[in-house]
Amino acid sequence: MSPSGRRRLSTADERRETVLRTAMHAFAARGYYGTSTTEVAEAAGISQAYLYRLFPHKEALFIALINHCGWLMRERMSRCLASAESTDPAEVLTTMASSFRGLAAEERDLVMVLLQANCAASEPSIRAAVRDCYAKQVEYVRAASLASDERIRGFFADGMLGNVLAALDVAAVDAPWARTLSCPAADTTPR
Amino acid sequence: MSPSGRRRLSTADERRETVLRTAMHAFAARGYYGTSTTEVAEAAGISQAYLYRLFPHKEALFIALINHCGWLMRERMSRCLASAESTDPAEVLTTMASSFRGLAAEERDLVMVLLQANCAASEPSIRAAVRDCYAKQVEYVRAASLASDERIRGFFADGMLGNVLAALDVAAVDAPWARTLSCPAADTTPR
DNA sequence: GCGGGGAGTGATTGACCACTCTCCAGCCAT
DNA sequence: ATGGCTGGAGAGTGGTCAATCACTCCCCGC
Repeated sequence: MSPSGRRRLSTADERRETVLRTAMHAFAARGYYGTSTTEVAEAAGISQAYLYRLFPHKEALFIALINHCGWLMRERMSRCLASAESTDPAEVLTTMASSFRGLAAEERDLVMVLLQANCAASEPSIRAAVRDCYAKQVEYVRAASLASDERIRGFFADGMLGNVLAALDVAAVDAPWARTLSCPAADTTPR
Repeated sequence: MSPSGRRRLSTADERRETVLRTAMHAFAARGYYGTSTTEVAEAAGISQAYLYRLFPHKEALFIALINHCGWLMRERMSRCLASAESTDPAEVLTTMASSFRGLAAEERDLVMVLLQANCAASEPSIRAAVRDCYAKQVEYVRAASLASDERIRGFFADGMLGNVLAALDVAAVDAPWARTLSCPAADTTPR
């Protein structure tokens, strides 16, 4: 298959990473049940059989993807936070919120996978993975912002609404309800 | 099947209603892609073949279900609102929120279907139905509460978080993050 | 009584899906 | 050079799924 012999073979771990990266797009659209392992393999440029050598079964693949997405989110937030100056809880939360909003905008697939993960939570091991993901996320936000429970809750509520609006591509809808739910400048900064 | 002969045959419309009622539970767990038409038919006590006489295809069935759920929600809210007295926007919203919270608690399947619907929104006609459902919901809340855009947005954000928490059955989790995201007494009731 | 139409089903079909078996190619240490 | 090990693919396998077809039963108007 490879032209001119010499091809740098990638190790299984490298392959697993590529798979996770490309699988995000595959699973984002139709979720855990609606996405076939063949699609995932094709997206990663490998055979379906080899996908099953990298991951024991579909469930494990999806769970690895959830963890990957959670990690990406935290990574992004910490990068954003590093360049912030204030330590006021409310302001830190606002920074994080806009960071998350940015992520949702430019990496739609990532937030879509997390939304899809919620919907596959009837599978016990997936539910466990998703809970774990939220646990890490909440504790990260709590530690970084030192905000009150109520404010943290508000932060996540906003995030969830944002995810749903992304799923429906509400940004492309020109109607009063769409404008109401979208946040033109809805900083909750209490001033 | 029927005892002692004489059985009142239900019309197709009655059947469609039963199907929608029972299909809620079927679709709630594994969503549009993960639920087979056979499961839906069994839940309704009819043959799969007849399901296809009642609805032209799976998509149409699911869309009818979305509309049904939206209608149920609005119905519930208006019933709750009828027994309220205040006309203060914030208080009306609080009433609605607790009404919704009640609905989510005692009819988990309903909110799960709406969550699942978001995740199947990559199907164009489903996306259209979900958008339409939100449009009606937002305009209903707006008209009933006369609240500001920002407050309405907050109302829906809270609802979304509630849906996700229900999907993960966070109520059964005993951990700090779970307590933070759940609203122990987060009535914003200003007393 | 009877004929047409609606309620309802069993059996089927072709596509697809998760997962497996078996095999091949290149690399490296001996 | 060679034997073992890891990366990788072809070709299934049994099962399931959405959708269809051909068929029966029963009611109601005539």
